[in-house]
Amino acid sequence: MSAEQHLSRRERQIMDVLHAKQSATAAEILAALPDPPSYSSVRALLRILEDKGHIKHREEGVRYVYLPCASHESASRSALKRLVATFFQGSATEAVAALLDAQDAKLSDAELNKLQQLIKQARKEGR
Amino acid sequence: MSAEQHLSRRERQIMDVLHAKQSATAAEILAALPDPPSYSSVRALLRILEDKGHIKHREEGVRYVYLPCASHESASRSALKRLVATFFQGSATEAVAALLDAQDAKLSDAELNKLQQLIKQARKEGR
DNA sequence: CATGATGTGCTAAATTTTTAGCATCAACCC
DNA sequence: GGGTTGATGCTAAAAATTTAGCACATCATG
Repeated sequence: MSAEQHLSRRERQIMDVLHAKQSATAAEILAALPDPPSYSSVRALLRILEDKGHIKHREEGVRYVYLPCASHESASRSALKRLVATFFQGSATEAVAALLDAQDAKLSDAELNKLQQLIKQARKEGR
Repeated sequence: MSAEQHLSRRERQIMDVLHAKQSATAAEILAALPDPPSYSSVRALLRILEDKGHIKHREEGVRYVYLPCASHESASRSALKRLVATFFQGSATEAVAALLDAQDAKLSDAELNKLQQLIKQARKEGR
C-alpha cells in the first residue's frame, strides 16, 4: 500500500501500462509510454520493478512477457480506495456520483440497468 | 493531463495531500507526508510545484496556505478518468461495480438510495 | 553456415529529484 | 529594545532515477 507511494515516475507509468494491458512485452510497453525513452531504459526499469517484486515475467518463445504480481482485482481495488480517500473523503457514494455525471461517460440504458441491479444486489447482501 | 504523468514521487505525494485537505500549510503537508523529509525539503518542493503552476498560495496572517490550482472537481474528474482508463478499460460501469463491492465500502441504505436516485436522474438526462 | 534481426543482461554516466543548511524577515514577549 | 520563535527564500550537495551503450545469446533465413 505504501509501496505504491514509493514508485518513481517511470515506474508508475510502466505499472499503469501493465495494469491497462494486463501483460505486455518490453517493446509494447515502450510504445505505450509517454515521452518514450530508449528500449534499454525500459528494460532497465523492468528489471528494477521485477527486483522490487512489483512485476514478474514469463518467457513466451524468445521474449519476456511482463505482468503485475498483484491480481488485477486487488490492484484496482486499492487504486480505487486511494482515489476515493484522496478526492472524496472516503465516500464511495460521492465517487460513484462523480462517475455518473462525468461528461464523457454517457452511460447507455443497458449500463444504467446493470448498475441498478448491482445496487439491488448490494442491498440484499447488506442485510 | 499529461502533466500529471510528469510529477515526481514527492510532488505527487504533496498534490495528493493538497487534494485531500483542499488546502494546507507547509507544516500540515509535512505532517501528512509518508516518510516525512525535513521542513526545508517540503518547502522546496512547494516552490517547485508553484513554479510549475500546479499549486498556488495565499498569505494567511504570517504563513502561506497552499492549494491546488485546478478545481477540486476537475482534478477529481481527471483522476477518475485516468483510473477508469487504466483499470477498467474505460468502463465507468465496471468501476462503479468495483466500488459497490469493495469490502470496506459497506454502503448504508441511505447511500444506496441516493445512488438509485442518481441513476434515475442520469436516465432522465440521457434522454 | 554465416549473418542480420531481435531478444536479454549488465554497467556506467547523465539528469533529475530530494534533501538539508543557512540567511533573512516579521511578530511576539520579556 | 533585544531576543526568541516561526515563518520564507535561496543555494549547493547528496541521493535516486533515468538513460544509453555495449556484450552476448538465440532464432530465422538466404
